[in-house]
Amino acid sequence: MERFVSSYTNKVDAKGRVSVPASFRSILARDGFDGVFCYPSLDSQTLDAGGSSLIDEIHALLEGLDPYSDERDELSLALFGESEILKIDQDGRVVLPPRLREHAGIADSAVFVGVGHKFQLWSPERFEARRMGARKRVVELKKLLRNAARGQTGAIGGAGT
Amino acid sequence: MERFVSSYTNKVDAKGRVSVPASFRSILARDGFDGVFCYPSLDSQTLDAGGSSLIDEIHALLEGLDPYSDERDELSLALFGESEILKIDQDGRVVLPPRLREHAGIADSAVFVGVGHKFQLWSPERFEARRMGARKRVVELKKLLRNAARGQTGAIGGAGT
DNA sequence: ATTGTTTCCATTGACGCCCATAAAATTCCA
DNA sequence: TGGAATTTTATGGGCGTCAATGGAAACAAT
Repeated sequence: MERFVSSYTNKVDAKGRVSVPASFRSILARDGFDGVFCYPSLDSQTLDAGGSSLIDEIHALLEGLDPYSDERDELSLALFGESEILKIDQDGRVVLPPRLREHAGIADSAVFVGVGHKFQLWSPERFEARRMGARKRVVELKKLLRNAARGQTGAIGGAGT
Repeated sequence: MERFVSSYTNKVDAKGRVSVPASFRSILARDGFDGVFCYPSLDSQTLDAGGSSLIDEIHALLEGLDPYSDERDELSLALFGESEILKIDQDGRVVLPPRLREHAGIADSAVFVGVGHKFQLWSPERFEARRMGARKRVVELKKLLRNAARGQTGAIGGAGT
């Protein structure tokens, strides 16, 4: 499966339009999906986005929960209820609805960040803060990771210093 | 698996292009990947790079973590969000995006250093500094190795020089 | 009519693609 | 084995295409 990688900062114009990075678009297209599935992230002030495989994943997650349980009701409401399927116009842009923009604090520019199977939309300021925090924590987590990755060749611990 | 060895210093031109050493290219090609997966190293001011096997390795590492955990989210952000898939043009060059160049302090030339399953990109100055530091540490490590390898043939501590 | 939304067009700048040159390595042959 | 011929590499530059972005025009809704 093709993965979303790298990050791109694009402008949001007065109409709320923003260009989806071309490389992300081609992954979505290969996924057989002519749009962007998008919802407010549950645990950060960002938007999660992806194609049909992301929808399937969330669907599968909900399937795993007890039918008619409160947890399942709440979660499906939180995920599918708040989500949107954004149309990609012929210039490769989507319109971000106000609700989504507010959740992520996105004003006049947005950062598209690939995280493998999906991507996220951040406000530049919040992304920068999150990025720095993540790097710091990851360095702390390295020991943990070495154990988790034992038997592998060590992509992270590597030959560094 | 074929391994990246040796080091090469190549020029970075005005467009940010740099030739990937031919021997590295052929390894990548054998890996079935006509690009370079590249991200800022977590623990030094260098870039880590490799082919699809490196991507798979990182992906597998993330898969091994708790789904929906903060650790996993942060790690995928720090790894996939900051990495790039650099295309190799028909002359065997890649363009280094500003973000990556800044992290490694690479200006008008870059050192490609093979470290087995992956390779690294250094600024010449920083590489030299690290190399000197590494030599010092190696001398210290040799004592450790002598003890650990007592009774073996001593490929490292050996009777050399 | 006014507001909001979608389609279409135009500009600009980056990137991919191609060619040219020069140095280095390799092959080939005497 | 020496040296010439050929192939591979590294590097610089030019040019066309495409992506990102701003704005206008067509369309829909209230």
